[in-house]
Amino acid sequence: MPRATRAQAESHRQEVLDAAAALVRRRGISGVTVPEVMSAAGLTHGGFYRHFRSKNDLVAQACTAACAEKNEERARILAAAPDVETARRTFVRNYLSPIHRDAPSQGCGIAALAGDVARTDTDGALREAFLTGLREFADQLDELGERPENETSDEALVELALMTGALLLSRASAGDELSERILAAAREHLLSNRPVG
Amino acid sequence: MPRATRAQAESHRQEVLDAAAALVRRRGISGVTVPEVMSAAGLTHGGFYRHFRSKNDLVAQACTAACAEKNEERARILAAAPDVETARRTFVRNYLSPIHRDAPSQGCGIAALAGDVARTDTDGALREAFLTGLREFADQLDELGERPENETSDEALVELALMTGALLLSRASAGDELSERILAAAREHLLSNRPVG
DNA sequence: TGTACATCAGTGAACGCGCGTTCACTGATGTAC
DNA sequence: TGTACATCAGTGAACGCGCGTTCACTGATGTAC
Repeated sequence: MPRATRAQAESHRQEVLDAAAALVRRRGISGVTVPEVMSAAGLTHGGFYRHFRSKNDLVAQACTAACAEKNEERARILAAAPDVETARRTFVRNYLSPIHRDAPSQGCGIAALAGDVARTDTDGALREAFLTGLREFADQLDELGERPENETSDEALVELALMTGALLLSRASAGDELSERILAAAREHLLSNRPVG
Repeated sequence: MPRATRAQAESHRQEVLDAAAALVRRRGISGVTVPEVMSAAGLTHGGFYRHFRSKNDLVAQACTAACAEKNEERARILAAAPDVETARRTFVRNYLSPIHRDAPSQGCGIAALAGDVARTDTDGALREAFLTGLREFADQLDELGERPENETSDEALVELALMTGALLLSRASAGDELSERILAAAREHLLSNRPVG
């Protein structure tokens, strides 16, 4: 397969990126290899560097892709719901569900990559991508809380930390009864008697 | 240095374990190597397998050690404070501080390893060690909340998720203004107007 | 307490392996005329 | 529209490297008498 069309090449790049976005969330950054993402796109590893400057470059782009995808998904929920409060409840229920817990490769990129990103250098494309995704997430939680301020509210940040923390802990304890309890406790906390908004 | 004393050997094992407990929290499981932890204890890598069955074995023991250490630290805070509420405030302030954020190698093992553990097999010694540490943490939060029930309360689980989530996100966004805001928002949420206990 | 010997903690070279990355090569694609 | 040629997407072998683990070896330690 020598010399693909420009359109084919672009399609290949997209497939590699999609595969990386999924694999990186399931296995972590160091758990994914260049040969692996290439073969997931039906290619051999040699051609990788026609599309990406390095593995780090791919990972940063994969983080951006994963966050953007979830960002659009959240926007869709908000748009489809009859009112903001219903959207909020739908979103929280989905986020803190066993389904989300058990499908990290299609799940929240912030929760999946926070640990890895925390250990990378303070500068760098990956951290920038993560930070952008984090801000988008916080801003959308703000919209769901009907909080009018321009700047992200402290309440949205608390909800963000609680949701990602609960998801991560429930994944790390999956298989044990505690996993379900963490998910349920966070869900109920966010859906019932909300603190003064 | 051939054939050390039994006491020396045990001391070496402990040094290796301590080094691993610190390194694994700072760099993650895959970011730490066997030669590295051995040289941190002043030894060469060859002798590693006289002390541990495998790297996985070491990592599981390091997780146990890290959690046990923090467990004792929390107990000390509880014992030293004049009352439970003061202990709670001290603990929350320490946990959600820039100091804790910037020193993961000496920090909470649950927050540091949650992402890695979430990606390991459901059975296995590491998950068991993590789960034990998680239960201890939750139980101590229960004590700090003056909740009399035998079983871990849902409220303690919510606090657990919020604290670990906030710490992790603040680490992943360190260097950005958002990092401080996440820490402060979670801290204030936990220290002011607590939900009905 | 002293002697003879087995044990085993630590050494350092070596193993097979898979990683990220490079490179010469292929031949259809894209472009210039 | 056709022709000539440069471009470059993808291949597959190869690179240096560091990993986890093994192993023959050393010689002081620990033990049996």
